[in-house]
Amino acid sequence: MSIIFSRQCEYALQAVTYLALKPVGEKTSIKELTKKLDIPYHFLGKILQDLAYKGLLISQKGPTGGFALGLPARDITLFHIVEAIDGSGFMTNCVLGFPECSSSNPCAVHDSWGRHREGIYQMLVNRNIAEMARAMKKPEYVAIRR
Amino acid sequence: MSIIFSRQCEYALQAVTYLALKPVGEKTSIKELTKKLDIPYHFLGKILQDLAYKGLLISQKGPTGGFALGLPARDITLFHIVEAIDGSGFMTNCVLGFPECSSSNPCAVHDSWGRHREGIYQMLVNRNIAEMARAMKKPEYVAIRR
DNA sequence: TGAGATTCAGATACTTTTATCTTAAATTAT
DNA sequence: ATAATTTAAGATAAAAGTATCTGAATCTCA
Repeated sequence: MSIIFSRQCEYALQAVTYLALKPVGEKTSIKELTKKLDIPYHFLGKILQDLAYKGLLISQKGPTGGFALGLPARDITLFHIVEAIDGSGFMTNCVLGFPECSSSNPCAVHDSWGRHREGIYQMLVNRNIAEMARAMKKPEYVAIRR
Repeated sequence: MSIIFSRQCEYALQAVTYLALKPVGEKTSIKELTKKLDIPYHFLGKILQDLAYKGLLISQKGPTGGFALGLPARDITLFHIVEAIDGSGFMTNCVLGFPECSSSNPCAVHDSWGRHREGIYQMLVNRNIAEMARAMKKPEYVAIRR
């Protein structure tokens, strides 16, 4: 199975986007997130914990506690999330896994992939969570989950 | 960790490229491949078996046996290998994993990713194993392994 | 025909990722 | 204070991916 980002990373992106739909500063519990987004409770807990540790979210315990964005939604890019969870290894390794592939000894798709990779990088850097949330703020978004 | 293709797929691409460096029809044993490419013996065996079953390679048992390309090198594209091992799910799923993302209800990077994905697809379809082999046929290629 | 070399196939083990369980710590409200 | 609710943290389990082991089947060549 080809994938780009880990499942953890996908969950993180979904959760952070959901938080961006909420009024600024409002806390959202794991329970609500896990229910609306259909993500395993404790697994999501660990992911959010991680993002909170890295400053992308803030957390609070107790009743009325939960998670909220640690920065304005428009200051959190997709790349921030991806880098926090998956790292940025996809920016450096040969996409086909050839160990000897490098700019001085390139495989046949080295340059081509370099351009695509850069484009994907720009896509991640130039899109923020506010935009993600806006795109998702549709009837279908809420309707699909239950 | 972000990845594009599975390790199996990377091994497959490397092995098939190596076979393309050989004279047409010459069989190469797993032993040689595993030694030159530093890929686990039995793991590679299963992968090649799989590719042979799917017609991309031919195999022969016994002394002087081994594996060879099942088609002319220039008729085997990267996509043939990727599709055989990893499938083509990356062509259809939302790159960020949003379950409700579709062309009628796109996430904020849906169209952007669509263009990148198409570019990557073209890269895989337009490059064949002969080209891969040519790019790798350099002193460094042999020197790095042992 | 028999020995050796090789792929084939199934079982097993290891590793990483994903998911769950349990208890502790913190916070809120009664 | 106490109870209830929530995150924090560590241990454990399940699943998927990667790797190894063993024996069978097949082929070549002496």
